[in-house]
Amino acid sequence: MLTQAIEDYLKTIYKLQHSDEPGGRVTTSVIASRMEVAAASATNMIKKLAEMNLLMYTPYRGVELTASGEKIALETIRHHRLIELYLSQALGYSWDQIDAEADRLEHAISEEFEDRIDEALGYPTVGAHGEPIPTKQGQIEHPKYRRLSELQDGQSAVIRRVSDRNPQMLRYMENLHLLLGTRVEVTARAPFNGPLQLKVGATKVSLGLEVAGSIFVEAD
Amino acid sequence: MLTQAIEDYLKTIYKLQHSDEPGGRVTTSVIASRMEVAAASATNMIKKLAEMNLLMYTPYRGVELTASGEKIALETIRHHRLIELYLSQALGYSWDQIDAEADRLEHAISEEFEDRIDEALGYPTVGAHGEPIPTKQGQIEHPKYRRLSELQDGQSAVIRRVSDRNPQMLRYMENLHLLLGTRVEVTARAPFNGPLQLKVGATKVSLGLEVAGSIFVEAD
DNA sequence: AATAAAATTTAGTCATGGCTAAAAATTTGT
DNA sequence: ACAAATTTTTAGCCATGACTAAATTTTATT
Repeated sequence: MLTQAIEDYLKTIYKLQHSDEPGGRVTTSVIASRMEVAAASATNMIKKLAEMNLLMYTPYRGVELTASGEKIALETIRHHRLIELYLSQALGYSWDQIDAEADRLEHAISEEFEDRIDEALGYPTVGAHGEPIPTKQGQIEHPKYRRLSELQDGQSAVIRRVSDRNPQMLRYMENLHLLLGTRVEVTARAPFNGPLQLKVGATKVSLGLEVAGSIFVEAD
Repeated sequence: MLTQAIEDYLKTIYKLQHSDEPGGRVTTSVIASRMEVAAASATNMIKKLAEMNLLMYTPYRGVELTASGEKIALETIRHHRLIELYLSQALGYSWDQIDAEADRLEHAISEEFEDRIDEALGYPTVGAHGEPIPTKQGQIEHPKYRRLSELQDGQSAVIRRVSDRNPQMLRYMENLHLLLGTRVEVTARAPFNGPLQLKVGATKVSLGLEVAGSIFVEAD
């Protein structure tokens, strides 16, 4: 049986495997911290998922999803991203509200529901924060965008994706009009990891590196 | 904590208390059979709900919701009926599909979601099958409709509510165009609990008593 | 290389909400 | 009114998925 907990773990592990941040291993503690559970709880679940052939588990080393585990993860992520987009497009939710709602709904909807909102949205390929939406067949693109924080002084780029990890940061970005498709230009970079000066449309914005590192852009 | 199971029991008990069918007592076995669980499971949950002051429980006798139990039941029912209506109005679901989907979604949505679909639907007071939708404050109407099966030969009436218990029956009714607001006229009643002859618009329909008893009408 | 620190697993517990089988209470039939 | 049938409760069990504390393994430090 596919419980909500199983889907949540697989989704989390998939995202950790495909995050560009660290070198590589997806360990118990990383999973536990992302899931906000104790490490022992994660170990238990990992053993269970290995038992079910949803992932390969080398004790003390880490995990790797099997094909079937990845399939379930991608279905869950597809649900999540379609729901998020539906909430923002059809029901007027703001960027910072959709993740929490989708986290609950993603486990409750049927294939029918998935298909209906997919159709209502015009078969989108990109979610509300710019994340790729896996197809029903489990295919997914991994476009390589650069972080806004990596741009050089004078460079101009278009925002293609933002991290959805922190709702408060999303609200902040929304306020600054740092939205998908928005063009930004780096007009200055302060030294010692200081803030970036940006031009967003006509307005000038000073943006800390943490936020700039959470914005992914396509440079010209 | 309000688990899904608790909400489901309270909803079921509320509906049993307010069903017009039997005389009165809401007993363990009735609850168990509606919930499709063993009687012992129902007893356990009933004891827990009594402990939480959500209902009054007299062992071997039955249960009655307290004010707080009823409040939760009505909130759950409101969620259910708003979701059902949204599924049929906004996403094109048919009558027979909405109940199962809403049964899962009703526990997953936030107040925000409730408010947004309420607004999108224009603050409806009646659900997809004609059931009253409780207000946010927990008020609910109980209009007294007659069963189509009780009408006399020659009487004409308008369909105001249908039972949503049986999806197959709902599909059947949809096919016969026995929808909310449809005017029907009883043109004959066969003896020995035989079927009714109806005129639905221009077409003649022969309808068994079981279906006719699941259709609630407002007679002229 | 040995030890200290950190990460991970094991062992054992708990709450939730099912289940079956047996016991007890209530209802029904004669 | 009393035995039989039915309903309900009790007792005990199970799976899920958390938790803490202790043991073990791995990693880092000197």
